[in-house]
Amino acid sequence: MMENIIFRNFLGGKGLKLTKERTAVLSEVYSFHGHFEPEYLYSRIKGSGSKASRASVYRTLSLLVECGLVKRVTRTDKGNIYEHTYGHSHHDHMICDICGEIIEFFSEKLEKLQDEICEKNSFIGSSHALEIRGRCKKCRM
Amino acid sequence: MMENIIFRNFLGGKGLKLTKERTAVLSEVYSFHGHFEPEYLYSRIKGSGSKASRASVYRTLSLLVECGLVKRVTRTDKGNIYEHTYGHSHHDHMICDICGEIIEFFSEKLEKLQDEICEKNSFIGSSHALEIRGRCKKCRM
DNA sequence: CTACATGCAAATAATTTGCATTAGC
DNA sequence: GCTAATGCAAATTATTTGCATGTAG
Repeated sequence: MMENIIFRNFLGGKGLKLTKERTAVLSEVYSFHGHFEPEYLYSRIKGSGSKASRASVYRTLSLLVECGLVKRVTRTDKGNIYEHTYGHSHHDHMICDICGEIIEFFSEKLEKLQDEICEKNSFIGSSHALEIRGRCKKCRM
Repeated sequence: MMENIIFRNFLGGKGLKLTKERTAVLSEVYSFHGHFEPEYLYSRIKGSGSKASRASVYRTLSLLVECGLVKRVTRTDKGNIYEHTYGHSHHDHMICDICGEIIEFFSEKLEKLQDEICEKNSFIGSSHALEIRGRCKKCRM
């Protein structure tokens, strides 16, 4: 579990502690593949026998985003949606307006395009997120 | 003001009414060029001598998004950021992580890329939003 | 006239925070 | 042991909603 080492180092470097709760959140985040909301993560943790309060889930999630192990995918009207990143290569998302399904894709051309666009605007791009909205295969009608 | 006509038609078609408050919100939205938060819009309306409660600002904003006269640009931790769209061609955004500045850009290549990607995934894309994050010219260091 | 819209204040709901207690290092 | 982390419940904050009253068509 490379992610545990990454997290430990990150915390250590800032004088923070690797607690049971933080470990529980991290391992739960990496126990499945897909997108999640904080509340869903919280319920999985409770169901898994570990313990961590909602507050700790939120606090830990912030740390995980800060150290790059988790990424905020998008924000719905309800709240944030996250995904873990380690072992995941960079990708973007298509979101179905009908059923809400989130489909991942990767485009080499898009990566190059970002560099081009940044150069043209004297901007130093560090990351990008392309979100395409529409109808997925199932909801095509 | 084409946008007034568009809004009037939209409302009429749904049996809704064009009230003073809705007119005030629309004209305030179109009175300046740039991105805004609901609260900022509300304060501008109050300052301009028109009247519309915060509730009406929110309610009207939803209608304007629904009829396409306003678009939600992004969502910060605080809340939504909007922009008006009429007379504005489609574009995407670069957001500076340091100062928060939002820079607009347009890329023909990106438009084509969306179609390509959708085709490849049997997705019917209706819109996209590319958000590039990094450092703007001023904050480049 | 008769829906529909308004303003207000109360309700929501996700996230954050203060604080007394517990636990890494 | 010292400092940071936890759980809880209360606080925050953007947005929504119920309701009595006002108004556009």
